[in-house]
Amino acid sequence: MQPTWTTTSYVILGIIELRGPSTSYDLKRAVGNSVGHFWQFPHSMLYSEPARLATHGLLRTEEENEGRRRRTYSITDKGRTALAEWLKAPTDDVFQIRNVAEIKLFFAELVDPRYIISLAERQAEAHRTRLATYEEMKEKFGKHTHLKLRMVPLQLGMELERTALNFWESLLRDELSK
Amino acid sequence: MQPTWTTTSYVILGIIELRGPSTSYDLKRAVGNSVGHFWQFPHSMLYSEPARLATHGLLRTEEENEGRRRRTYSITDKGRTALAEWLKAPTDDVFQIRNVAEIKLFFAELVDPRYIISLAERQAEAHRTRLATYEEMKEKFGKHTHLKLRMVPLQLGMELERTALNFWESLLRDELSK
DNA sequence: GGGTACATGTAATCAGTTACATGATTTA
DNA sequence: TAAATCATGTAACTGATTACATGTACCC
Repeated sequence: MQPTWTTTSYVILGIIELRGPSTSYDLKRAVGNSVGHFWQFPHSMLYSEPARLATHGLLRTEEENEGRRRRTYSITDKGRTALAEWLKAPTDDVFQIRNVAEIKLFFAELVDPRYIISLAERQAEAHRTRLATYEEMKEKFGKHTHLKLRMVPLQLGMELERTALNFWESLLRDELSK
Repeated sequence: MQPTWTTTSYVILGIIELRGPSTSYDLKRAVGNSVGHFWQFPHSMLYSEPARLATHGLLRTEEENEGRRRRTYSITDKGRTALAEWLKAPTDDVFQIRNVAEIKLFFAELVDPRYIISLAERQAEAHRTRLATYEEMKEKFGKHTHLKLRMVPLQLGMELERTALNFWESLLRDELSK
């Protein structure tokens, strides 16, 4: 029986389709500075999941037979078809956010306000850092016209970061002026 | 040995601390129209997790002894302390977003543009719906001054939704005018 | 030549999810 | 009174995470 493929499965198929045959480590790097920003998972899944995809014929495996026996995965026609079908189906699913800071904020009334202030400070700082990372990425990859399309989701990422940054900063202003 | 408590554990502790002794179903409703928007989990966890918290003394259980034997959980001092400590510690963790649509967009070059258009349409619509829900919540709870504080995170939620909505709408405009 | 960072992988565990099941209330 | 919906719970499974482990390359 077919397992149900997860978003993570498709991310892996997609990356391999874009960049050709890849090892788990190649995937790690590729994910790290692209989709990894809106779909996180530990690198160990980049070893287990391709293996699973391969046993069902969506990927093909080639193993080095000397040295480290690195495995290189390539996409098969079956894999390509599955990926395309998934890509063509629009989703109503809106992003899921998992925001620890926001939960702490929700329970703010249970602790002294100064803890909320330091929370807000740290959050603002963290968002600034992220934003800087994104800006660097844009700078670095944005000039390659063939990558233009892939910059589009990055744009959303940046805007969300900016929104969050504004939120925490204005919270600080309001809080401190009370 | 103490298990490590997850954010979900603290969400449960927090809700019970805010509203007093609660059954799993009470928690379900309470979570549903508050923290549930930035920390999702299935209702079955509202049965298993309080049980786990109770075996470690952070919650106390009372079981009805007739009828359905509903279990009511109350927070203990130990639970309250654990919660407070967690709340007081600021996080550098910035929200994690899991956005299937954004991944499909990232792989856009692999499919015909019309699929991206319908993706964007559906996403815009979905965000509009969410935004409407949030606005209703604000309307409904915003007038109770004692709930004012709890509306703050909702504000961030709304702003993030608006940002996303703008993003998809402007994508549609650009795409269609090409 | 020793330290540190990168590269590569496995294994155990568990949080989280899905699926199922049934009792009580409301509504048509 | 049937059907639908709300309320309440359990059990099995597995994707995801954590932790461990070791090889290779570079650099000070």
